[in-house]
Amino acid sequence: MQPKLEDVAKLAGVSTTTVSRVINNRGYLSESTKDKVFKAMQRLNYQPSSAARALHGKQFKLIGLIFAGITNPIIAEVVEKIEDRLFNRGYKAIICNSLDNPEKERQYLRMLMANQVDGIITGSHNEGIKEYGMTELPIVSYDRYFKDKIPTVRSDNYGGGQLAAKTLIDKGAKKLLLVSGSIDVQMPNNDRITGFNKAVEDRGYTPQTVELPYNSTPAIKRATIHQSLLIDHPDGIFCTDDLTAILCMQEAKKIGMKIPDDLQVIGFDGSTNVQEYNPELSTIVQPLDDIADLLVRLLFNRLDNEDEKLLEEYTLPVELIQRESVKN
Amino acid sequence: MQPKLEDVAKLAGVSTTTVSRVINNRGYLSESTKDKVFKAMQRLNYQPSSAARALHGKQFKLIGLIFAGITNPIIAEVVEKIEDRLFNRGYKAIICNSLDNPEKERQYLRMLMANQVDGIITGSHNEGIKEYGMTELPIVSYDRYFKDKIPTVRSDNYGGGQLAAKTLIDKGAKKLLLVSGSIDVQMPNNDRITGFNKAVEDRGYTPQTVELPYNSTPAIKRATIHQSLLIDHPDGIFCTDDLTAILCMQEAKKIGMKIPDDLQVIGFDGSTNVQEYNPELSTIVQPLDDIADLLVRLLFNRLDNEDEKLLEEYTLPVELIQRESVKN
DNA sequence: AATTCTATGTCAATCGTTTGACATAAATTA
DNA sequence: TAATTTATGTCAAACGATTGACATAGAATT
Repeated sequence: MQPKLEDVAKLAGVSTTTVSRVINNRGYLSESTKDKVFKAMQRLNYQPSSAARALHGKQFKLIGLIFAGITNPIIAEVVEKIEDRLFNRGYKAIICNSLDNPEKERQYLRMLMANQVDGIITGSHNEGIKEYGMTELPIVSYDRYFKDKIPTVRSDNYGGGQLAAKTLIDKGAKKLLLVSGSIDVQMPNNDRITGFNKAVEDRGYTPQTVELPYNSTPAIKRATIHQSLLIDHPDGIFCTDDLTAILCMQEAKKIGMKIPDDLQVIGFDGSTNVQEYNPELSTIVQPLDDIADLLVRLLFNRLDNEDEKLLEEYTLPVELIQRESVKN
Repeated sequence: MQPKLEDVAKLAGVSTTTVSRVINNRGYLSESTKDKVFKAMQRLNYQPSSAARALHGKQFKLIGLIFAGITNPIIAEVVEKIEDRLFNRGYKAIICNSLDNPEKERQYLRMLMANQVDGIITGSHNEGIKEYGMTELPIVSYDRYFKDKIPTVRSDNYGGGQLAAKTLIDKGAKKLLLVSGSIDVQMPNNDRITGFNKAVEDRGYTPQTVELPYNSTPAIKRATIHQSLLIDHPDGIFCTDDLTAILCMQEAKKIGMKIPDDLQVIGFDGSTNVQEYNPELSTIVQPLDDIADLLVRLLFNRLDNEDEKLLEEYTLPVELIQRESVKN
């Protein structure tokens, strides 16, 4: 059995109340007592029962992270960064992969709300999951839109789309193609698209668009892209995510197009992984460190002091990383 | 405030004991009572406080997952699969990224041991972290060696190494190069290496080896590989992981080597992600579904009935997926 | 009609920690 | 010296659910 508070008290030769005081740092305490208690705690390898503590409204030190899945490199990276920051504050992260299954997401939300976690960071789909509105848990979201008072942190998707368009055109592209995931108002994708289209049209061009349904397999995506390359003959492509951009480059090469001479490509996200293993790809990079920092900061803000007024949206600047897939 | 058991009882018009009986399915219960109670629970959106339950030795329904990090695609995939299986059993996963930091891993272990989780699945480094031996928590491990009674699940690393060697040689490779991560006895890497070397030597060849220190950046890895390609002139490479294999192929192409004509490459792991976005790469595939299944099954075995004798090691068969990076 | 099951209720202790109320005494300050 | 601050202790009531002991009464079985 785990040692309990009483055991610590006994070993330290003080009362249980005193031990509790030391742990919670309340009331008057002498250094020597604190020392004795800490030493006893160490010797016994004591850890207060978070169950018992939680019963008194203390924090569980647990945060729920709801994301679609962690096999997407950009999500894996955000989640990893968030987890690390939570750890530094003494919190642990429960990983909830919705896998694009609303039912799973809903169930997870209920489980989290029960009374397990102190807060939630969500970056998942949530097509009108009413449970989000049903809780008083502090929630912050990454890159998703909520009507209610849930603050959202995201990259400047619109600006990133514009930047991509501007860059491609400046580098001489004339036949522009936009390859996007599902076009859905709730999704960040949307801003990337509108930003891109706006900037393209402003410069007097008309962009072609290829929409890849959200749940299509890479094989289908490849085929669709392949087709489009042959038909539309683009010389500049913007993809709303890096993975799609990789497919574009690969398919282009297959049909003998040279990058960047025949075709320039810009992606979006800039996860470390993609950058390291696809060094050719130019991309609009999300500031993941800042995003993770801000998400966690906002969450703890709501956790610690209820009254501070938070903004509804925090938009962080993106950056173009220029690699071989665009001309110099 | 969350509704409590008492509120449910009141609404259902029964005693708190009865509600508890319904929840825990103990004693005699009529269908009609169960119905009333479940309806009341639903209406109130009631969830029993897991804190209160945990005080009575009930499960927290929480499992700790300790891994190095989730940005490695193969780990992301295992973790995601494990999480899904835990979810199906009503459990949640705490994600603990050690980030190759023994101190962080140790701290996480302590936190988990405290009394938060019901069990642990670890796939991390654990260079002699004594805490693993200090707990009675059920633990199972993925691909790591422990002395004690912690069961290990892993792919047939040795056999995979052999298979890679056999394949390369059968396809006509004569100058074999092994590119590996750190050679460390505790690591699965090691078996892949020895399996490969054994099979190569059995066939009368002598393999060259390049060791890439564990924490070197991709840039350094690239340079090392580049160097070796120029000096050793291999015509067959086995990498102990897919990511390294990707680097090899890219560097080879840079110096004008044709794959698979001049150089054949086989990797290891076979994560969905790598297969989808690097379709050229042949690789030894780990049976991730089986691995996740087994890990979770073993864990629950230990969770549910203490007495069943588990094996110390479970080795699952691997498979070669042959793509363009080896000759037909 | 007697016995056993089934279905529910009451009551209270328990899990490990927190916390408030109150007491005491030594150390410090006015 | 008196008043205050500091440092600890004792005691007991929470927190929310579980569970065992025991009671009661209708239903089903013998």
